[in-house]
Amino acid sequence: MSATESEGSTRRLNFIEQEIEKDLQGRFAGRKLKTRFPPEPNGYLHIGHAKSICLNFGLAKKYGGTCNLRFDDTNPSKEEQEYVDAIQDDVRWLGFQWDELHYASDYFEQLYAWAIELIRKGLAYVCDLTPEQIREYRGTLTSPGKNSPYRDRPVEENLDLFARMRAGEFPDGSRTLRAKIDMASPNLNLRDPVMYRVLHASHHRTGDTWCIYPMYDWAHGQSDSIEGITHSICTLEFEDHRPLYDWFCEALGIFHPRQIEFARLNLTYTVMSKRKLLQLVKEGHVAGWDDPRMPTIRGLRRRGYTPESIRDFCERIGVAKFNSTIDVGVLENSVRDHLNQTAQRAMVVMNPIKLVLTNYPTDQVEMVEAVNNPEDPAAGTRQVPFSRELLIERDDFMEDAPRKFFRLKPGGEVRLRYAYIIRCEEVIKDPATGQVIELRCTYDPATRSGSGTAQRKVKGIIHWVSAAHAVDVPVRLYDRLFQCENPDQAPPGGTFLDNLNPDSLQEVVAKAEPALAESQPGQRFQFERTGYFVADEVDSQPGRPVFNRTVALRDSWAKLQAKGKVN
RNA sequence: UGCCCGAUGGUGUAAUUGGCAACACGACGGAUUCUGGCUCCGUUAUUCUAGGUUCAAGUCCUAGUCGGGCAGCCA
Repeated sequence: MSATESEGSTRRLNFIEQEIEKDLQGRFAGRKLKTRFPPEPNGYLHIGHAKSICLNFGLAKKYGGTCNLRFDDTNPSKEEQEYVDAIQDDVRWLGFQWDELHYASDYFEQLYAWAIELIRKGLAYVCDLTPEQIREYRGTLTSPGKNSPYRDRPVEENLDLFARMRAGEFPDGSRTLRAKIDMASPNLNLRDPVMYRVLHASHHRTGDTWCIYPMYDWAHGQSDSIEGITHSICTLEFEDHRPLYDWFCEALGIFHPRQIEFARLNLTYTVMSKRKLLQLVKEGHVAGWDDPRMPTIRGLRRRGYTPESIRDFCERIGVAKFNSTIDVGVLENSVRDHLNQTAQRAMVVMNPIKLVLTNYPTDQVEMVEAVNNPEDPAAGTRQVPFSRELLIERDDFMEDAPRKFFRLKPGGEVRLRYAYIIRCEEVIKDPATGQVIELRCTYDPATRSGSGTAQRKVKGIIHWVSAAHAVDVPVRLYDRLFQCENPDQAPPGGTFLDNLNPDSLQEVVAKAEPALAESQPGQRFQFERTGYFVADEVDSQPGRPVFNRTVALRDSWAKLQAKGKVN
């Protein structure tokens, strides 16, 4: 019985799952599936890594296997402990627990011993060519390379030289250990690839014990093998490396995991390369790696995304070998979906306009009952203060309203959510500017929500806060960081930075119902009719939360307006 | 003018491995609604091209077109 059947899942298998099911019957019969997530600790994880994480951990879970976390720390000049810590934190936050935690650097001694073995077998040699010469000897995409003059060094000489490389006798870049494969191979990776380079650099874990470091190709597959990884899942650009991956395992006669490649994630309105993300941070275009506009896990987290929504997103986009670009709207829909079910509702006015109920008793305050989450009855209700002077959204009033504008207009009626139906009687303007500064309305006492006499229907329902009771809350209205679908498509002579959206952050001080002052950092809300927000975990103070907009609600009115179909 | 990989509605992903091209999202239309949210119903639209094999081709073969990757002592 396959794992799919045992889960009772009817979902069809992606191409990796198909191969895994075959392998579990065939070349890996009797073994359990074992995968790994192998980040290089030289940057923060982003949504693209999340796809890989969900894939690797998800596969392990689905087939009753395990998944390791392994840091691919073979290049001490770029890697730091700070990233190691952050990566572990992000993987856990996403909701995954690795079986074993490893570092490629833990295998340096074993790798060294295996290198000697290959030298003894005549399959590796010490090369004295300079980096420039190696490039020349490698040939080009269309022409074969030529053998290094050091290729046929005697085994004993290689052994001696390699030992002295390790002993620190040679300067950086002066010598390499190379695999002896085929300088005429159409696959450049097989043209005697470098296995070790001399690098007198201090490593974040091994310190100064090594001055030679293994290259990716030499370290990765061997690490997989040591850990007994059955399926080494990586991105498409390593496809050309697979023959080398296989060659090393065969040459050594060690356990031979299977490498399978899939297409990395691309998102519209987003850049994903570590280099560009680093540039955004370093040049101050964003406030840091955890800026809510960044596609990093930390950024998304601070933006208010939930681990569930990110996992759901990764599930929805699927896995294939086709190089696709996912509409960022799919990601946004995933959070909306999850937050709709889980986020508590609140009424918050972003851009207030004063509204006075002329027939409401001057000093009266009454509490109205509001539903915390219509999708979740267990979330209960809360009391919200209502009084004569209110604040409503400026956008919810229009003096010359088109036919399909269901909100407040002169002489028109709307319901104040959870309260009364009101009628707009008078519009007060600033005589100097002509700007509307106050709306004078009357309310119908018979229409209180839940009163049983509240049956009268009006089309428009708007949110509000009581002016005297409202609390000020700073709100950051985030939008997409880039203003065009493909930020890498820069104008002539420009860079991706020219595509930055100047309005990706708008800060306002909103008026909120009083209970919101008590929200805890990290707590998520739906501000009714506006969007989903989270109390910022960094900048919120006790009693004074700061909110980040995760994503706006879908807005079919805005859509109508955009299409000019409002009349 | 090398090698490897890929191409299915607007966007993604499937297709019992040669047997009626489907699912999700979007878009559009409608219903419902004390959130112009959610939900529900409906509509739309797909196999890169040309040959070939076959009773039957998205799937196999041949040629082509287009796209991606590869010439770090990066991963």
